[in-house]
Amino acid sequence: MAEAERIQEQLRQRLDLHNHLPAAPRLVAGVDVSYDKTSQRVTAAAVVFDLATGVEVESVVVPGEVTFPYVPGLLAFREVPILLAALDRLAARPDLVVCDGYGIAHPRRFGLACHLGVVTGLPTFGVAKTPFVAGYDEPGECRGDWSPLRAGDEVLGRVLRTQTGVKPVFVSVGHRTALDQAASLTLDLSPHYRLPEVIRRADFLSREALRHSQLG
DNA sequence: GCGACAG
DNA sequence: ATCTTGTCGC
Repeated sequence: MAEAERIQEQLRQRLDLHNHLPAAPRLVAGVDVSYDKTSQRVTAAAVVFDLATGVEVESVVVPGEVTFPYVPGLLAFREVPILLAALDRLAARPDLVVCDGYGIAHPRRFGLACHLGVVTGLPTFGVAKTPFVAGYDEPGECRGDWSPLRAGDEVLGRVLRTQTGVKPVFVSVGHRTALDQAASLTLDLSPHYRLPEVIRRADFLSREALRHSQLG
């Protein structure tokens, strides 16, 4: 556990906070993991959308087992292995990977999105559903309204309202991505629901695969 | 010291 | 994450 934190600190030195995203990234991937209630079985899904056409171009689902426990601040050690397996099976090389969780808005500034980004070399950012570290003021009621996620002097992310009258999401950069663009893309990727379509789709596929593997 | 705590 | 029905509202 202390070992994991040490690895985290080490990987963090390879984190690149400069933007390497195309102005209009085309292939955007979304990843998510689903867990079985009574075993260590899990499934991960990776989905790729072509933003130019708005069409889903690829999706893969990978079964596996988790060994690392859930510990707030160490989520990456639980999910990154199987997420890597899923990304490796993707034929396309996405321009960006959107993660379910936090990036830099993390106790040691190295959340899941940072970890996955450093390990793959791909631009990443995280979209989380609940607050973790850092404080914030409630953003306005309308879609697009936002407020900064902050801890002391530093701005760690953005609390973004993706749909009017719906709870906001928490966006933070992972690797090789700028916050402005991450927030802008999150809004673009969420035209109808609170969460980005790629995340919703990955969530659905991983969940469905887990269900099917439990029955059939 | 006591809670709180992404998924 | 996962366990879970109905229900209020557009």
